[in-house]
Amino acid sequence: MPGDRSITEAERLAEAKLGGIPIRREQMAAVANIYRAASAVRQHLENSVLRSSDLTWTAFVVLWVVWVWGESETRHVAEEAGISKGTLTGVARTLESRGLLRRIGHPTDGRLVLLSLTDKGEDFMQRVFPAFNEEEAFVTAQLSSAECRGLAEGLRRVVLQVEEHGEERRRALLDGAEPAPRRSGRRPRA
Amino acid sequence: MPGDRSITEAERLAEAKLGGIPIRREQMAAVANIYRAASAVRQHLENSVLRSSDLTWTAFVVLWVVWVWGESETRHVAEEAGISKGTLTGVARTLESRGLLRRIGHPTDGRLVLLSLTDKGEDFMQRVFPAFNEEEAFVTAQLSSAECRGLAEGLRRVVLQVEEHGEERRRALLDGAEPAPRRSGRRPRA
DNA sequence: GTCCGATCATTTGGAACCAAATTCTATGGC
DNA sequence: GCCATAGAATTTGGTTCCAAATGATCGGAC
Repeated sequence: MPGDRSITEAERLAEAKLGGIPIRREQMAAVANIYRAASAVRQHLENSVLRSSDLTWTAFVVLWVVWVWGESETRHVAEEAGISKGTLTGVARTLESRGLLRRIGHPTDGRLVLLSLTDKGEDFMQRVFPAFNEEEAFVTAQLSSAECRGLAEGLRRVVLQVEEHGEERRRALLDGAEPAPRRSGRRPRA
Repeated sequence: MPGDRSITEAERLAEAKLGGIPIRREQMAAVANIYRAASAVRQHLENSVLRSSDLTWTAFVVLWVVWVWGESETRHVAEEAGISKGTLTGVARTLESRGLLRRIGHPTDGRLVLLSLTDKGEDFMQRVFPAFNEEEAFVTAQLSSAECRGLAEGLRRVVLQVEEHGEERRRALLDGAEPAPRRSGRRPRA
C-alpha cells in the first residue's frame, strides 16, 4: 500500500527539503491533494463505468454538460467542461458519430453551433448517470454527507478565486513581460 | 464572470434534471468540484510560473518528486507523479536534455535506472518552487490555514479509499465480465 | 453595398499520455 | 554453464489535448 504513507511522507519530505525557505505548508498540501484526488477519481471512473460504456472521461463530461444545461453553444460547453474549443470540436464529432449528440447551426447567427442530446443520448445518460453517481458515492465513502458539503464548498472557493482573480494575478506576475509562448502546439507564424 | 453563478447553477440544474432519479447530491457535488478545482489550479499554474519557466505541469511534477525524494528509481517516480512508466521515459529525456535531470544506471542491478537532479536542477527548484508555492497560496487564498488542512484531509481520504478499495470495487462491478478493451493505446498483437 | 474588425468553430502541428510489445538484465533450477 | 522465468526500462502505435492559425460570419461605419 503506497497509500497513506506516501502522501504524508511526501509532505514531510518536502518540508525537510525546504528547511531554510519559509513555505506555506497547508496550502501546498491542499493543492497537492486536489490534484492527486482528481487523478484517482478520474482513473477509477474511467476504469469502471466509463470503460464499459466505451467513453472517455472528457467525452462523458461533455455529454453531462449538455445533458444538464440543455441545448448549448459550443463555447459555453467547452468552458463548462474545462477543455479547449478545439478539443471540443473533435469530441463532439465523435459523440455525434455515435449518435449521442446532435450539432445544429444557430438559427440566426451562422457562426454558432448548438449542441444537444439525441434521444439515444438522453436514454444513455438516464441509464449511465446513476452508475456514475454510484461510483462518486464510492470514492467519497470515507466522508459523511456533511463532510462532502464542506469539501465541495472549500473547492468551490478555490475555483472562484481563480476564476475571479486569476487573470489579474497572472497579469500582475508577468507585469509587462511577454506572455512567453508555449512549447507544444502549433508554432506562431513569424 | 461565469464564476459563482455557473458552479452553483450547474449543480442546481443537475438536480432538477434528475428530479425523478434518487441521487447522492453531496457526493456528486464533491466529485464535480474536485475535478473542476484541479483543472483550474493546473491551468493557473501552467499559465503563470510554469509558462515562464517553459515547463509543462507533468515535467514540473516529475522534477518535484525527484527533488523531495532524492535519487529514485524510475518506477517509483512514475507512480508518485501519477504517470505511466512510458510517459516518464519521454519526460525524463526532455528534462535530461535541458540539463535539469540526471539518469544513471543502478550500480548493482543493471535493469534499474536512477533519476536525480543536477546542480542546475537543484538551483532551478530552489528558485522556482517558492514562486510555485506562492501561487498555491494564491489559489487557496479564500481559505484559512485550518480550512486548507481540512480540505487536504478530506481529499486524502478520497485518495485512500480509491487506493485501498478501488481495484476490489472494479472487480466486483465487472464481476466476471470481460475487462472491456480500452480504445486508445497500442493494440494487442493477436 | 462594401470594407473591416470582432467573434465564432474548425483545422493543424506538436507534445503528452497510455498500454502493449520489446529488449535487456538478473536470478534460480538443473 | 545454460536455459527459462521474472522483472526492469524503453520503444511503438495510437488517442487525446492544447494553442495558434485559418476560415466563416456578423455587425457597423462609411
